[in-house]
Amino acid sequence: MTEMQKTYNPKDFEDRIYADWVKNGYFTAKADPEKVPFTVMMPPPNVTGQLHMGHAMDETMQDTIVRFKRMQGYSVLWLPGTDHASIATEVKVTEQLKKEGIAKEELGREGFLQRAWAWKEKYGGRIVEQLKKLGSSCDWTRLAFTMDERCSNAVREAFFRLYRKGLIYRGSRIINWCPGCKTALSDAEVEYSEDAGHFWYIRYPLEGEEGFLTVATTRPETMFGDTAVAVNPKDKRFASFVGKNVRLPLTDRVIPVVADEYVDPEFGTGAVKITPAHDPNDFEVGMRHSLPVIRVMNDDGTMNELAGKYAGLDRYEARKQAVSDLEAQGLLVKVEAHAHNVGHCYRCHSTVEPIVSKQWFVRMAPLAKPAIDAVVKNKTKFVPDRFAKIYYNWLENIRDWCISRQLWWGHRIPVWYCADCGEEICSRSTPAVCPKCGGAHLTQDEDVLDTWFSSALWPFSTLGWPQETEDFKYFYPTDVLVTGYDIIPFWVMRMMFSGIEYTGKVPFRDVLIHGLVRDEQGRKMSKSLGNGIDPLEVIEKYGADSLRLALLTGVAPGNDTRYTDGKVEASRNFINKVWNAARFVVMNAEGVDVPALEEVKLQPADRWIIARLQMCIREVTVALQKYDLGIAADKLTDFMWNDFCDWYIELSKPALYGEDAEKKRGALGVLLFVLKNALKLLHPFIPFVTEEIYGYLPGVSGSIMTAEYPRYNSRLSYKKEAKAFEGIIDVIKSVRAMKVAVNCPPAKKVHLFLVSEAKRLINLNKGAILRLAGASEIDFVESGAKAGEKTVSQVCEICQIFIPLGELVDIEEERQRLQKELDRVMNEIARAGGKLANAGFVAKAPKKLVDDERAKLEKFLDMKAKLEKQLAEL
RNA sequence: GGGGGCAUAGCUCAGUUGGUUAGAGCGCAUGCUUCACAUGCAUGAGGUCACAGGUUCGAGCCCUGUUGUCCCCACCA
Repeated sequence: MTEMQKTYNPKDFEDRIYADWVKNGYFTAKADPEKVPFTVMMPPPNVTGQLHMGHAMDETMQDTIVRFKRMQGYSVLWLPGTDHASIATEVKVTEQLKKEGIAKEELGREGFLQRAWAWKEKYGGRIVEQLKKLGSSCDWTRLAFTMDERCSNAVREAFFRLYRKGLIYRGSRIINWCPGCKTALSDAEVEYSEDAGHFWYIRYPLEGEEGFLTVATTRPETMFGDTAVAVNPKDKRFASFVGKNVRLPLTDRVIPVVADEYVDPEFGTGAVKITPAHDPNDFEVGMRHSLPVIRVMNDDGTMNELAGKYAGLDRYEARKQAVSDLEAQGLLVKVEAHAHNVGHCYRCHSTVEPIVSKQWFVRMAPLAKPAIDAVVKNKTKFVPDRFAKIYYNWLENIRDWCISRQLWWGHRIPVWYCADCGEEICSRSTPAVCPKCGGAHLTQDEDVLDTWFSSALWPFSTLGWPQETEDFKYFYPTDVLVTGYDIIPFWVMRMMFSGIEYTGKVPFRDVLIHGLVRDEQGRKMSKSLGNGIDPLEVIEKYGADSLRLALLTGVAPGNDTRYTDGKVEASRNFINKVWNAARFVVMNAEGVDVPALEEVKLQPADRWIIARLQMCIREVTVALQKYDLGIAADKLTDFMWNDFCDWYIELSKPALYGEDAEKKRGALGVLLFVLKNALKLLHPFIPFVTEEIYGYLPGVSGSIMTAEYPRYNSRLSYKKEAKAFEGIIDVIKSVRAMKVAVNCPPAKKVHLFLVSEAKRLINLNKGAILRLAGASEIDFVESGAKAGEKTVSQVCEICQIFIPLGELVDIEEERQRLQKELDRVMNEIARAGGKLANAGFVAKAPKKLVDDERAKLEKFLDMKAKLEKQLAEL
């Protein structure tokens, strides 16, 4: 065994340790009937994506939970995978082709798919490798991909079932159309942002008589699709127009004036052009009034032949020309600047056009209801639960889900059309002939499915559903889903209704929601801002453990967090502390036969640290069970740094450096026991360094990953003794503070005179007090007067301390110091006294609280008396 | 228009079902090259818990309102 380096250096071991874990199969899940399963499905990153801070936090949270559960003895499956990300990947591949001067249409579907698969092969491994750098303990033998055979089967099965139930239908409806990607988008895939636009006021002349109606529009180019002008039925200004016709400018068409509640008389001119093919509201109005639907735009955003002479022009060019023509004809009344929200494609950011189009839809109402109920009935719990509200809000207002995409990369819709009889055939496998007419001329629907259709099946498609595989039976439903709140409407919700619909069970018991990782200034990390920080660079510089811990400390579930280098540095410093504490133990244990804890004759300080450890075990376990990772990390660092390093290691030194071999062995026994347990508690958070240190510990074999998680042991909680020892700590701290107060050099050993009822306790811990407080000797006296004239004094819980410090002591300053302390005590007496004087408190508060308050009051009264005496003696 | 978050120390944030003297990290001040660690040790300063009411024996926490701020959804053509 090599010696531990003076400084923690993660590069020496992180990669090596990860390789060992994989080699030993520690991540591989087994359907072990002796154990309880614990399943987590990794939210699959885009196959061509790169690891960013959001992933890093998401993965760290999952890994921490999963390692905790594995050590607790669960049969853990953390299933990793990637998402084909239909539209995102297709956009990237198309861009790449463009750079090569190739249009995707030239390649054709098959050629394009070949390129896309090649792309996937090239970049699909990248994110997987990056996940490994973080220490993710997921089961790589079960690595899934949304377009692999398993998941694809599940997709066809799911589609088939919904189709047969009539929950999938094809129809012409207004959808969001991206002219850039030339595909339909779901509502969730459209991002709105406020754009500076204009309001054009256009005059529509009455047919066959004088007069006109002025309409206002932000998209004049859609006017070629107008099939009516609408006014509010209660609007007296326009009552006489209803039922008449107007002439549609720039065309030879005549359209009716209709009355509809939808129109807001206060807004614009109070008269609205109705374009059912290009506006969702207009579509509804059109339905109510049986208006024709005239689509005037092509898929690429150019105008079609129904736009007359504007045909072939891009939508914005057509707008420009139409406006100028209207102006020439004197029909343009005015133009106003108008800021309004415009939808953009979430992938290519083109302005989305609402367009009427024939698409496939999932009927949502029947699916949403059970998904809502499941959360209402607590079958699935959101953590924190406020996110349930967001979930409800979405599902209660949901519209049918447009699932067809005019793309090539994705799951092709399993529907065929018979050229002979026109039959529409939905099938799990490619049909050879038409089941209706027997014709062999079948063509498959050209469209692919929304990428979220397959991710919605992730919790069970990855386990082999619809087959009743061993994995599916054992590991489904999953236990917890860990994901960001931004993905609830896209994914969480869809997994919920899908799981319930297809498997009859909720896909996960808990949904742990986390926030976004923001930059130092609180801005969202984004590509366009260029403020993203690459986790891999951070790992390169500080190690994965430091990054992991930094991402979890001070984070509350559901809240956004900021990434700062400072946090990572703080984590690195802590880990270095752990490293050195271990190094201290290991070095001192060299050549020593370290006893097991049971064989050690425990000293008070030993009992104290063991008790603290028990407390820590309990708190950390409880916090982790509630997914309070930030609290757990906080409790742990506090225990490790303050209790173990700053106090116990120092307390152990007299024994370690003393002559008594038995005492030395005993101290080492306790040091090793506590360290070992602390490392186990720390392991889920900082897996690499704890594994590395574990290997250095004497008498330890195997991986810490497979060690049993520490359990709270009430026999080792030593409540009374630990409490008593706190008194010793109080004495040490007081002496230190007293020395500082009079500028006594820390190295100067002082003579302590103590007035105390707890002589036995103090004598037992004399060595500790002398060393840690920097004292030369302790004398018990009846009163402070015995210590001499020039003394500093202090009242502690277990004693009064007097230190003769001669010339260092300024009597007046000392008086002020004691007076300040007395004031503080008086305040406490007033507070506690006031509480106890309150009849309501004494009558209604829990007895323990009242008793505690009485004890406190007594304590402070005692301190008061002592302080007053000391002041008088000065 | 609908929904939600946040407001606690100079900064970044924790604060469990309401119950010790409201905490941490960073920063700041002072002093320490003590043989695990200066990526460290010791000591300390720093808070009317946004504001106004209310419930309660008791409120940072629960309720109502106000202000400020951020986000999501819908969206007036």
